[in-house]
Amino acid sequence: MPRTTLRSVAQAAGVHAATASRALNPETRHLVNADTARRVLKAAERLGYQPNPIARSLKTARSNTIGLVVPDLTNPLFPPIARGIEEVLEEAGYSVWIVNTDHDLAREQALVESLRSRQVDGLILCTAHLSHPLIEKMRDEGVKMVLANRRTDDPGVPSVTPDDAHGIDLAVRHLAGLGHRRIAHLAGPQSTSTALTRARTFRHVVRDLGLDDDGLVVECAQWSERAGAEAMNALLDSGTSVTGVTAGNDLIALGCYDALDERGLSCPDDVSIVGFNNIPLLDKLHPPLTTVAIPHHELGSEAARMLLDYIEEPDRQPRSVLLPVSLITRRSTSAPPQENG
Amino acid sequence: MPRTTLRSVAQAAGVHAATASRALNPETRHLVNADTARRVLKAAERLGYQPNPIARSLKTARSNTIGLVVPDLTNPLFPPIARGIEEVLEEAGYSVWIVNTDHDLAREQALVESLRSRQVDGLILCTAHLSHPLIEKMRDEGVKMVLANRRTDDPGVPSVTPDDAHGIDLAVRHLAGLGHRRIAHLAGPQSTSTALTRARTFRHVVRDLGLDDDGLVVECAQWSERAGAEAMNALLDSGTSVTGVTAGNDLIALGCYDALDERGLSCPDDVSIVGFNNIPLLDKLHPPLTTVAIPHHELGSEAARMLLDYIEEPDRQPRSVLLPVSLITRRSTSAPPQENG
DNA sequence: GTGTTAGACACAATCGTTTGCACAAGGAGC
DNA sequence: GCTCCTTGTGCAAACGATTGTGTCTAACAC
Repeated sequence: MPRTTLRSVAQAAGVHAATASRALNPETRHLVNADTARRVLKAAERLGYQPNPIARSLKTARSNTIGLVVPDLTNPLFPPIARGIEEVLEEAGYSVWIVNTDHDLAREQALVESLRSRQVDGLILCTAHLSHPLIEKMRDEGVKMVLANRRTDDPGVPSVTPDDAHGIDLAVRHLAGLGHRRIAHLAGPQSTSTALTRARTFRHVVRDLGLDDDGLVVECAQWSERAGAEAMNALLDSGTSVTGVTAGNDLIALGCYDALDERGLSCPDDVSIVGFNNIPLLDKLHPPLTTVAIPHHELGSEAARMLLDYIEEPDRQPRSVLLPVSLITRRSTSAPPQENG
Repeated sequence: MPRTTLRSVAQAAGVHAATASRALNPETRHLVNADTARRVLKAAERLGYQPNPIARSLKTARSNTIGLVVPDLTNPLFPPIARGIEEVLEEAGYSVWIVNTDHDLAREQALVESLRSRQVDGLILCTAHLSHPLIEKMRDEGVKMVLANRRTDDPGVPSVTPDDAHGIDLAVRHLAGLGHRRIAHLAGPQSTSTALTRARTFRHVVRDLGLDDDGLVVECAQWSERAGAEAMNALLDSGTSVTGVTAGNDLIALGCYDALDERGLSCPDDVSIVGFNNIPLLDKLHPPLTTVAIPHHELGSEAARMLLDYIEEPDRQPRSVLLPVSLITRRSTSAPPQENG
């Protein structure tokens, strides 16, 4: 049973397909006689007509679809962002197509290519690296896009990110306020804006507060629990004694839990830990993780609104929006252990 | 800069577009002279030709795309399933389009409609209810689809689900083995196969083992932490004293944690709890949650393979596959407290 | 020399829309 | 009665591919 086509609706209403097309489209409806339009609408209704978006896209080079590119859906950070995006875009009549790059640049390129060839009207990318040839190329080609969560170092691409600097500032001051003087930062991959900003700010704040400062920044290879554990192990192996850790994100903080566990050390009695992002379930951990909360949902919805703005008004200046963050204090942080001797 | 089209490739190679089309498609390449084919391939390469999938879909009524419909991406159960699906389908040359219904039937219908009108070659649905008019309608229309995680009660629709019955059997026997005799089940919404199977099996096993049996099954309105807490509170309020709980899934189990916390009760000292699904992070909870592990990734990959089978061979009998589950014992379960008096 | 056949390609229709343009009918203005 | 708009429709050409059918050439058998 073939779908009913525009032509059959037109036939049923006794008009030409072109007229039916105009009658069905609110934008062009004024071009046809009100009575005729009504007849067409009726016929369409009666036959259960659904326009064929493929044919429409072929003709109009639009699709009412936007692509959402995430590095890893299993990272609990992204689903809420995706929800925020969907909420705004579906309201505006767009469908959202989610693709997963698995942190793989080649896959990203292929998936983006696939999205673009399907005429998506815009892209939201959560995969940005500071230097990102694919994004630069698309900027040059005038592709409508917004970066979410991370940015490139090119201010020419609009972005919505959490206020990473303020977040780390809060985290370090929190630890310092509890009395910690030897604090390390387990940074995420420094090729990303989030990781770089957090690490840089960490160094500044440590200096500003006059804390012990001998480069206690360790870079993790991934934003993952395993990489966090490895980095924490490396830190502990190196003999540097730290009493506080600010992790690049929550998954890295979880890796710290693992590393401490393995050595029979306790959080927060031996080491206090602060995460970043406030993914779900942290409140039920042992111990509940103190973390910097970012507004996941707004990150998505803000990015979506911004994309809509650029679609409507392509010449608008690119903006970079920082979203406010806050510290959520739980039980993974406490005063540092007393030094013996 | 318009994309290079098939016609321009043909022109560059000095042939007709039809010939170029056949040369580019491996299936039809034998219809054209080997030399000509080489020339066309060269030209396509040189011009960076990318076929336009929209035009192709319009003509062929296929899209090399499949739709994945999930009820809630923020439920950590689904992302790993999605990954399993993507892995298999991308290997087979398909793109995966993920949509989120938010448990809303109207949204589901609209999204499925949108996917179908974009000519997806098949659907994988994680949203099935036992009675599901939309799915029945699609079955009648011969839509190629596979249900994952949940099934309808209609065996005519192929599905891949965890062995829910065996899972609950393991959970109850585990508690009984520890000495529990008053065990409750906090069931998920009984309109879903997973919830119904788990609840039914619970009743059977309780009877088989000769445990105290007075209908200790409470239904939760949602598969959520909050609904789990509400159900647990209702159970505790009702005065029934239970020492063990099997939750419909892990989120519901987390709700039990909340409810116990609120009353100053301890898990496992006062009540032992078993979850279902083994979502990430359970091992780091306080206490780490004993749960029934299901093979998320295989659930996805198996469903994807099955869908590919149906696409290749539409007349194949629908199969329902059960995937093996296993109990993961952690510290949320222990021997029941001694009765006083 | 005629007829047959296979191979290689071109032609043109098609998928279901949208949209610039032509055209007819009708009313207004002179 | 003539032009000049306006309004409402139809016509046909796109969009970029795929595919059934035709045509032409060369080779071969008889």
